Amino acid sequence: MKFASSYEPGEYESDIYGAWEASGIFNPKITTKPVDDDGDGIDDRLEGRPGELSSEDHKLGRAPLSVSEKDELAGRSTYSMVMPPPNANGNLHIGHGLTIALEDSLTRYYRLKGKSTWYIPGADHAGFETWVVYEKYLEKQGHTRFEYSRDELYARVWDFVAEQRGNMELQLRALGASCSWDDLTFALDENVIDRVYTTFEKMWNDGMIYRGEKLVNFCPKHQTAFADIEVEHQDEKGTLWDIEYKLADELENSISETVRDNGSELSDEPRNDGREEASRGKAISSSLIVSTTRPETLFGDVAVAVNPDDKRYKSLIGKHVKLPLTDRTIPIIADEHADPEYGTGVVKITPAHDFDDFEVGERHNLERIKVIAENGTMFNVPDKYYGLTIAECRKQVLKDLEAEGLLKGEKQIEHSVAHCYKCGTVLEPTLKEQWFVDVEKLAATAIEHLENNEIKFHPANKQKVLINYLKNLKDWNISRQIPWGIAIPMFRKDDLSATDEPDWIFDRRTNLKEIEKAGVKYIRDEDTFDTWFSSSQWPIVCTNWTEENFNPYYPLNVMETGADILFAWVARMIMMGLYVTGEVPFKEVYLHGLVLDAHGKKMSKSKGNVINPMDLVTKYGSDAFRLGILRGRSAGMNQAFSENSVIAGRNLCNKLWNISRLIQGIVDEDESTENATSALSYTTLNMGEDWICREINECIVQVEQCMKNYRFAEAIDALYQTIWDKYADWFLESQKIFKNVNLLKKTLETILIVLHPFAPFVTETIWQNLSWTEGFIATANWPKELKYDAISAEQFESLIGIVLEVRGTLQALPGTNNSKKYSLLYDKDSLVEDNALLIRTLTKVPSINALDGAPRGLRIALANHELYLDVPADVVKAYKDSLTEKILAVGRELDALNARMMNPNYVERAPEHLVKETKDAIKEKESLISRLKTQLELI
RNA sequence: GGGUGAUUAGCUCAGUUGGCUAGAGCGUCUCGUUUACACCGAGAAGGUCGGGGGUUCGAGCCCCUCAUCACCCACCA
Repeated sequence: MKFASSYEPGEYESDIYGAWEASGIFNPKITTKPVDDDGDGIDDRLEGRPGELSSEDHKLGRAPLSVSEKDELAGRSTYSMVMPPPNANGNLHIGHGLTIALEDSLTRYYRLKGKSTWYIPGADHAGFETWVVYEKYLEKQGHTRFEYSRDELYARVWDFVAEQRGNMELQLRALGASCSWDDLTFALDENVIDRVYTTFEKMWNDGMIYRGEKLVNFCPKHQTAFADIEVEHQDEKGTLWDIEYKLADELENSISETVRDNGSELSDEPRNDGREEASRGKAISSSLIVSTTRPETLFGDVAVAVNPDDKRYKSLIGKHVKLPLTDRTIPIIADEHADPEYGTGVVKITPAHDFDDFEVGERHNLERIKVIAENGTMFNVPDKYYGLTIAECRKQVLKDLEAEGLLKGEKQIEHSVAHCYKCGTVLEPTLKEQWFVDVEKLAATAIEHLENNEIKFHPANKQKVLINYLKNLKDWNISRQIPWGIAIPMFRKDDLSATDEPDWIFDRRTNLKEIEKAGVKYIRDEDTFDTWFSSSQWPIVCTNWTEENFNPYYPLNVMETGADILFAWVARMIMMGLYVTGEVPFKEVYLHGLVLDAHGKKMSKSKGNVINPMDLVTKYGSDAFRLGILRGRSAGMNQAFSENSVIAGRNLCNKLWNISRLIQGIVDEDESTENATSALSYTTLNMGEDWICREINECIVQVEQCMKNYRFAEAIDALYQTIWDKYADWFLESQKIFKNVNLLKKTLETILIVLHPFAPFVTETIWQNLSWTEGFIATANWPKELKYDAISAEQFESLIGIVLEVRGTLQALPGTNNSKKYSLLYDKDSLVEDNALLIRTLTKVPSINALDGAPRGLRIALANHELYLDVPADVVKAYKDSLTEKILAVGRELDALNARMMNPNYVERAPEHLVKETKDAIKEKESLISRLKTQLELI
């Protein structure tokens, strides 16, 4: 006997994975290498195709293929998916655990279905994350990034990562990920960089890349800019200061009259209701009160704005005010941005340090005055303030304003502040020259394909959400000031004064600081790409997609990833996939939600509620973890996760193990059949056997449908119930009598295969332990329908009904161990007569006999079977209350059914079969109730 | 302000075009040393499906409305 009495996953898992990996079964069966038997340099699979060719296609010798045409070419025999690459030098967290459970279940399912599956693993350089870790490390060593060149830093981080690498790859194996390790793609691999440069060059030539001085979110600590999407907004308490900006001298006289009427009101209560004042339309002051949370930026003010419809200030538009603490005067302009209802309705405009103001500045062609340097100190300001930090400067400015009597009030408010998502530092909107992608066409194309339903989303509503996002997408800042990333392949002319050579040129030689082209010297841009720029091409890179050759794995069948990166990643993959290949990069998207702790709270280090998936794998096994994390989970939803569900998974694995142990035991004892041979033929010999075949078939269909619709939890539920409640509890119990060896083998194989996608280790371990199975279960054939007799299967349901009612009645009788005390009597019941042994085994009653003479004992509450428990009169008496309760319960059901039938509309309009069912049910209940009543009278 | 989702058993969740008595896991209670499994077996308790209205022969599901919670986007001078 090879099976220990309980399944200990730790003893088998790593060996099993090792065997899989060594055998190469995780690699795709169909190669991506072009087929070129005629040696003309063109993929044979693409030749001789009709259809219209674009000029580029002519050049490449290929016709554009639609998704369905490609499927046809690939014989619909491929299944491809890329793994969202975990951080190369990190550890997997619970979210990765879910990711792998989902993706690997799909991969294994389609592998069993016979597809050439290609699950491509990846490792991310995690540009910013890793950089932050490395910079901390540098700091610890007493160094800073500024001591090294970019190239030096890149090399150092490379080594640093190489040293730390490997953990996450081992963890992926521990989770059972059946990915093609030979094809592991690291985000800084040469082929990735190649593709990124090729795409970038194309975009540059297409005029989609531009360099612009724009306001970007800049982290003063990390010295880098971010994309909008990387910014974390938090609501915070802040102070709103009211500052008086005096009208410039020459204007003051002309409005002096109104000033006396309303000036005091405005200055004393600068925060009162502006709308009211606006309606009076004459609130004008000798000065304007401006509210700001950033007084230190006033040195960068270039205007104050009022709303063009704000009657209070209409006459002042075009006039000037004196900027406090300086000698400058700045204009009063009219712009929609000023909200008459907010504060005084006057807003200062600082285009170099505020996003809205930047746009106002663009509209009015205003100067951008930078007063905060990238290191977070003041410059371009009066000497007094020069070099102060933002906080120091704010203090000083407030003090000075106060001294001049210009500080008119302050108020605590709540507003949202942008933070660095890594270090929490307040981000500074900073004017910077950066590379931008003009997203207009990219987004428009993506929207077109999305609206054309070329990608199916799970959950479905995300399609709309994504389209909505793309409709409002702003240009994409792809420059980062971090050494750890792919260098932007752009070079700037050294001598800007001379010649008509372009200022910027594209060149792939980013290993060189400066290059020469046509006799002109160019200097490398020191920025690197936003991580998302390269990862947006991940499906293209990982599948080795090329312009020249047909690729049976592109588009991917599915993109599975976290719902939280729908915008950052999925949206960009779609845009770039379409731009580069002309096709959507995947046919379906499955988005998973956040894994929350057992009480539905977000996991975080500070809360101390983080669950490490590897701990659970160690404790309960990989399969238990996978089953547990998939249970009770549906697409796109943030859902709680607790160890309990993993325990349930562990229990199922152990159950399956013991099922196999029992069956192997029966096989071992059986001398009539010759062992070995997977091609089993069987004959069903009794109702239970027909029934289990039917139930297993139904389960297979359910699992297939669930997998098609990404309903993993439901698939697992179906399996759990079939294996436990049906296979073990009824079929195997009955097989303790019948022992149909070939059927036992066949059905066990079947349930093992169907469960394998979700619990790969235990199913493979069992498969390897069984005496008659061959090869790996991981590459077995998905089961075909089992043959059975439908009538016989249906009859078994009646038998189950009898057993359940007998058991229930026995337990309800006074005393313990009743099942061993009382025999069962039947009257003219062939089902019971023919299956007496089975019923006896399942109910444990000592004997089952035909009733001789008048009914006696306690009647079993079934309408269609005359069954009695042979119990003495006093015990029947003691059961009287239960019986009365039972009659009442049946009576209530009967009333409900009758009420339904009394409704003429129901009889008229409900489908016939329902009406018939109701009628039958009424008949049955009536018969049951009358018999139970007879019994009651006898007591 | 715009959007999305949620509200079903003690807890975590299923419940796909409306249709028999609303399900599961874990937990709880009772009984059980039947050699596959105590990581087990048998039985049971526990729900007016967030509130209110509507459509329908029939609503957990569809429509309206209210409430509560969560998340996303925008804005917040």
